[in-house]
Amino acid sequence: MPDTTEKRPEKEPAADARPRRRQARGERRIAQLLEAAASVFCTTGYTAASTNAIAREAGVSPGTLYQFFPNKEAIAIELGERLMHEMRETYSEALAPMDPATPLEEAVAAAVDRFIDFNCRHPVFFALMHGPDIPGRIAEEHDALHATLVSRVEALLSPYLPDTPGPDVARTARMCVGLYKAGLELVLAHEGEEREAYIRELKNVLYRYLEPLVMD
Amino acid sequence: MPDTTEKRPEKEPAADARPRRRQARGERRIAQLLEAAASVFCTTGYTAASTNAIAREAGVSPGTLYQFFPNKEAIAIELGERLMHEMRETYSEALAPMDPATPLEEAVAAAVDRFIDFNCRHPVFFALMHGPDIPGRIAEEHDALHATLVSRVEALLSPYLPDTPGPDVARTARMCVGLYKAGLELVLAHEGEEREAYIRELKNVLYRYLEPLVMD
Amino acid sequence: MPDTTEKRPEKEPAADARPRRRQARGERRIAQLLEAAASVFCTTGYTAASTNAIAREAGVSPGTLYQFFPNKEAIAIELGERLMHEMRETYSEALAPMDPATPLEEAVAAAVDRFIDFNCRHPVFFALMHGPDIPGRIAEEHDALHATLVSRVEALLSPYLPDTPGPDVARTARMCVGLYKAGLELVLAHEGEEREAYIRELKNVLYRYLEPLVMD
Amino acid sequence: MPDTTEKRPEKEPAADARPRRRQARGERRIAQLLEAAASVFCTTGYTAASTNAIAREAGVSPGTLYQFFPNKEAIAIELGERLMHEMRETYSEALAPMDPATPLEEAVAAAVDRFIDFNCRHPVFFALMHGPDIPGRIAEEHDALHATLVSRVEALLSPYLPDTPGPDVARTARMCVGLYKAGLELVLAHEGEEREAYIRELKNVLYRYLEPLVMD
DNA sequence: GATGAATGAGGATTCATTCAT
DNA sequence: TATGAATGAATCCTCATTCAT
Repeated sequence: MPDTTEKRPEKEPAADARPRRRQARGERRIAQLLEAAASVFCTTGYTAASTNAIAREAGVSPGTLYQFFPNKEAIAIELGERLMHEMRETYSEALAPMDPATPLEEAVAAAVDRFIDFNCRHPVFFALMHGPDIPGRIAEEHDALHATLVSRVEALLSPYLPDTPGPDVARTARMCVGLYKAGLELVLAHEGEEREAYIRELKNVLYRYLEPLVMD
Repeated sequence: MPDTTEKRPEKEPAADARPRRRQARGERRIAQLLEAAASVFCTTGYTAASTNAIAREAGVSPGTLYQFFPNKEAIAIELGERLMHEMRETYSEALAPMDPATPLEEAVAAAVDRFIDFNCRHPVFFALMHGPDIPGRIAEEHDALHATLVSRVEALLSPYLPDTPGPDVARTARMCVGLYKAGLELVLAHEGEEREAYIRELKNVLYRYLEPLVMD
Repeated sequence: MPDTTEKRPEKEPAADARPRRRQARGERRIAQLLEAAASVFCTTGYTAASTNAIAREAGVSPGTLYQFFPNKEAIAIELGERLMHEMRETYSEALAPMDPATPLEEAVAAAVDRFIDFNCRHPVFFALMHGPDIPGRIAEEHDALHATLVSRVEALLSPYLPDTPGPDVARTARMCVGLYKAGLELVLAHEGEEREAYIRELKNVLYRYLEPLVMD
Repeated sequence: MPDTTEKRPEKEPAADARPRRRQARGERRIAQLLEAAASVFCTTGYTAASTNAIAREAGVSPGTLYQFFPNKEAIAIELGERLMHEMRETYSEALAPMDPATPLEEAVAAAVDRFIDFNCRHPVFFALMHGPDIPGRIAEEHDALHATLVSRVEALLSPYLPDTPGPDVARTARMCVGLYKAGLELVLAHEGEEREAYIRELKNVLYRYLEPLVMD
């Protein structure tokens, strides 16, 4: 989708016969560049990442990068959008409304497992969403994603907290997301058995935090 | 103190009693500059902060800034050190070994209150410790601080967890610090009554997380 | 005189007899591209015009453009040549030696009308001939065209100024061309009745300038 | 006046004791840079002029240039403003309301002489005001200057054309300015005696154009 | 010490031009 | 031929840092 030219009337990948051929190489390049960007963002953060470094990492010239992205911000945005999309696609289930009969502990564990899995496979996600220096447009993306997350958690929580006032549920959801991020940081910082231990701790934290709130 | 290089053979290898006596004006300048830096780091993050912006914020010329700090990194390091120092000075009590008879809930609440208070008065602290792009030396500072924090929490926790193996206590301590940071972010993001609510939630989180671990 | 490229050793130094036979499609492409170039040059001027923009305006890819023109300059040159050619073809009459009995006022009016008509239909002409930044080769083209214009005006004027020395006639011709351009700019900058008024003024200027010179 | 910093509360050169010293070198640099810019603009036009080329011409580093001008456009604007200012200062007389008894021919000759003198000493003026590619802000400057010129000519003309309707006077003034520019171009393109000849012709053009309009 | 000017390497971005398909 | 991707030098501009006063 990123395109230098102004007009890009198509968005869905169907029913456009012409601009196909170009996307053969192009689409691959875009993926390549996004991957490179992910790697560089992870290492240096958004602000300190240079487009030249991204191009180099992708093994192309700076000009090529700019054939697909109008500027540095757009790379981050596209990356964020793709991650967000994949997150929604693949893990909508992780936060899908569950059978209220599901024990809370199980629900929490399942959600954490899926998210951890996602985040371990996409470490940029965390990196991108954390820079204190990310420019406006990306922050918006981030906020949108965060809001989605929070509201999903809210929806997930609601059945368990039928008597809690709305604002409190919202606050609790925000806490959960925040706690998850904190745990994620620790999980990502460790490996092997220690990582597993942190995952268990994270589940504990969330479960114990929520447990007193739910009704029996 | 501002010094990037580790070893600097010192002009006069003996009797460095003099350089200690920075003039009154000098100290004030440094404080001024660090304050400005804190403000700028908070707004833009470390990487995006320019030394010229810091100088301007401090109301001095760039040259003056470099009369007191050899480079940008040194500013952040000195800032971190001072914050850390103040933290230790003023709040050693917050994590001081307490009377083991103190109920856990109370201990947690007291610690959280003091830290929150500190962090609300020094928002840079949080900002500095979060850039994914902070260069090596600062990260070390950060890590040192973090390690201190963790070990203090560990010490605080120990009396409550006499039967827990060391590594587990360490992990728990790290979790606590991480959770605290997550809560802090939310606390700082809100004001007034909502902020208080988040503080309560944070205490809940920590207390509920730790409670099952303590022996009665 | 301004020139970006100093020396350009010419691709094929010999025997370029073949490239003359451009295919039908090719001719159409060229026309298309020149039209697009005219449009872009008008809007942004020569220097600021990008070959990519021209290709886009023409609805073709940059590669295609370079199949017909070796470089950007060549486009402007070809455009200039064609304009010049059309000018000669269609309006040689405008400056054709006239019946010396034709009153000067009438002759001036006729010439102005034809030129204005031409220039209104080809606004690039004016645009191309005005950039202070057009590179050497185009300037040469321009100069050639300008010289042609001047000498035609000179020829036109001669019958009216039989006693004036050659250099003076030349100077007068150059003045006429310059005045015409000045008027043209104003004419192009206005529309409708106001445009007509400027055309009248331009005729007045030229006529009054020349009138005292002619013998009765 | 050009200044990187946001706040520049002073505009008039009086009553500011502090920022004086800096302007010693600074003001000289600015003049130096503007001179260099003038030279480069003359040679290559605005668009093709590179800031690095200007800096090089001025014998300073690119960074220095940007210490005094926020961007390329600002250089042209400042240059334009200074020229405009000098034009107003020094030559307000050239277009000052004259004694209506002054013969038209004399008035025209005087005005032309002064303007030609000014323009010969500041060839950029012409160059700057002519690029078809100058960006918005400069065009505004240019238009402002042009409008000033036109209205001054209008004021100058009015006494001579008491019975001509306003719009016609305006149009005539615009014609005069246009004709002047056309003549100027020819004047600048020649030297010595030939230049003088063109100046005479220009005066003739204007005088003959206006003469029939004035009342006796 | 303080100031503001000076530096120059580096970063984002553009664009004429070439190349593989 | 046409296409769109690829190139890389060149541009504009920034910023950490140094220097003269």
